[in-house]
Amino acid sequence: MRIGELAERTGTSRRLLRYYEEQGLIIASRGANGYRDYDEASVDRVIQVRGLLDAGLPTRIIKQILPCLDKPRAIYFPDATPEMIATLEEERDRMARRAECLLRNRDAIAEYLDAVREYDPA
Amino acid sequence: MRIGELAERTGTSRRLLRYYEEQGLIIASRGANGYRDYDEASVDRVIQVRGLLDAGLPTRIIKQILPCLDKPRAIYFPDATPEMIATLEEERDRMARRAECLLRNRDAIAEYLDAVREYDPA
DNA sequence: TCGAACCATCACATACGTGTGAAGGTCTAC
DNA sequence: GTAGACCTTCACACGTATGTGATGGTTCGA
Repeated sequence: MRIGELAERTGTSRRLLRYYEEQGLIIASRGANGYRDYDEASVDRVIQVRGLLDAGLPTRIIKQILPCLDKPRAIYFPDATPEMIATLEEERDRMARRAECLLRNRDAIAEYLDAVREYDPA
Repeated sequence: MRIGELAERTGTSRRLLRYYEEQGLIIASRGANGYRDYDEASVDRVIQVRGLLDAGLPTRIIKQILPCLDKPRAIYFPDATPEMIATLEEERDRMARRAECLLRNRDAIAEYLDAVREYDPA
């Protein structure tokens, strides 16, 4: 598909799709006319990238963890250098901490809302 | 305590502490000399703010949810307008989605790391 | 009393995700 | 063949969280 369709299906501006490509987060083949051509998997990929961006990860980190996210896993493990593994472990824990923080605060909000409702059931 | 101590205890630059105050995320009383004076609770507050910022929330939103985070709850519920409640509900769900996304991807990274270790146990 | 170590405000700079628009090429339908 | 809807690259701009430095006041110990 071309960039317009991908933009519409993912709720992402064309500008950003080009930006994500520039940052190495998505790849697109090119037609003879220079137009980008995306496959179906790009839709999920873009949505995933946006989710991670929204969760506070910078493109630099997202790019590093993307190889982990391909299913079915078709990775050439020799690429996995010790530094890369260390980075991934660190990022894995960092993401867990972030999620923890979010859930903790989400619970606090929920609790607050419950209290408000109890105070004024209307 | 003064800003230097708070900065050290929270791992945050003085510049950012002043910025957070400017954004209404923390409050500080002032001494006769104009110096900011923070209480003990500021330490936790700053750490919480940083966690939320790191999780992708903008200061604007953090400011809105802060009243939910005070324990013990000492809130004047009449302040809770319907719009504010709607905002909080939205943000609560948004945070849950973010956390979900993070955990899903964290699991993918963990799975990848397990696979790498299995491939090369050394 | 002097110097170091704080503090204050203010201004400018940077990185990053994102918007917007210009200038121009390509495709399709009439 | 022309109009409109796509696409391309490029450049400039913005908001937000941050860094850095200038300039000057306060506190405190030698």
